[in-house]
Amino acid sequence: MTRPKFPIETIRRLPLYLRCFNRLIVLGKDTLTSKELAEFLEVNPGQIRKDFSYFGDFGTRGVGYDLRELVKEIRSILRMDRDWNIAIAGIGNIGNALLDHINFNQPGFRIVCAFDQDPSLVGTNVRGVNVHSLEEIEETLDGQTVPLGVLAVSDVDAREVAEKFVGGGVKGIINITPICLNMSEEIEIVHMDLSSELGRLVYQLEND
Amino acid sequence: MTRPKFPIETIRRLPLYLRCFNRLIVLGKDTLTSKELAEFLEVNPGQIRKDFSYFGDFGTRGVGYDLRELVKEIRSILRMDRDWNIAIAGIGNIGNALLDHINFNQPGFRIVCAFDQDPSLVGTNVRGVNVHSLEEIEETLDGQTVPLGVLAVSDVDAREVAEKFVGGGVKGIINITPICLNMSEEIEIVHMDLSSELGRLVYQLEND
DNA sequence: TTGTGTGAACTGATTCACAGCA
DNA sequence: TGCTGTGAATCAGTTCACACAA
Repeated sequence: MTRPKFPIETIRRLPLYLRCFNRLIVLGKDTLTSKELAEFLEVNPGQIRKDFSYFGDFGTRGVGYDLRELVKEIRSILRMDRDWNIAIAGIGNIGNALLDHINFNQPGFRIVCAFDQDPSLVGTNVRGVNVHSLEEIEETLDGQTVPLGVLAVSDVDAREVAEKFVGGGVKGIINITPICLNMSEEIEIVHMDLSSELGRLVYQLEND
Repeated sequence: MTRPKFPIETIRRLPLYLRCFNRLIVLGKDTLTSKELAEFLEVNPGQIRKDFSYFGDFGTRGVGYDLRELVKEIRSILRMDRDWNIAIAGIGNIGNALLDHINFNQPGFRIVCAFDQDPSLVGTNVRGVNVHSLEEIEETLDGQTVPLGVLAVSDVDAREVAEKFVGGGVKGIINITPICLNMSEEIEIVHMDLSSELGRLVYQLEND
């Protein structure tokens, strides 16, 4: 890796910036100042400049940033210059919603296979994606390159399915279950937990 | 507020702890050491002790923490000693999944009304919850106490619906759309954005 | 002993203020 | 003059190490 390390919080903001840029480009805008973007996103303009400064010198003093250059740079930092295959396990309510959302609203990411424990789903095709049984995870993933997995199975299956993902070559997991996975060091886990967020929201309401 | 302010990151961990405790209590466990919990959740035992120390003196040196006392305390900090009514807007794929998940797997939280723009859904009842049109948000919420809203509508409607939530008395919003809301100061927003998490995951994979 | 409770050191992120370039 | 780029100051969270209670 020749590129310098960015703060992880900066990385998490980049997709938000990107979406904003794309909308502005469509509207015919070419350049953008940190102040403008800060107003859109309700953040501190200094933070925006600091974030962009990690890229190198992209701005022009007195003018602002070139939108198209920013887009190009961010896409390259986020490795959106290639396609990312994703496996999903659990296509109940949430799994289905995510399958749909990722394949139709997340350019650069593509769910290529799905797994579920329900025998009536196995063998079917859900919006272009074949559904296999949970037992077939490793053999199905074995031939292809699928570095990402979305874990949306029931609580009891979570740990076992996560292990199978790893056995099939998955390196990073989006964990939608409420279970805390403890996997080996080299597997990256992102835990999206609604109860954490509800808890935080209520606490913030009650404590100004 | 007489209680001291807790770090927000501690608050976000409490629901995770709570779930762990409840499972252990069912298994017949009465006390727990910071080391044991740290192994379950793969975190630093010092962090657990620090988190618990904000509560006051709950542990017994040489023994550990009383599980039931911890549960009681955390439930009180998270204000789970009362019920939290929630409104949801947008009951497409994701909205439906969340409605289900909250009403059947999130004790203490209850979705009491739903809103959607699709006329064929308005007037129906989805798993016990009546669906109204987006225009009816304010009048529907007006009579009842609904401090929380889940925003799962399409991008174009996001801002307008958020404003209607606020008009109906909502104080905190879980924003599932990719749109950055900029609301007035006193409204709390939690933005759950899949693309941020996918971006972060990919970056972590590619940068060790 | 054992495991809590906590000040002190550290690490990371945000904010600020201003020098410097177009 | 306007807006970037950035060091310095601040703030928040985590880790460490150890005193001390059961």
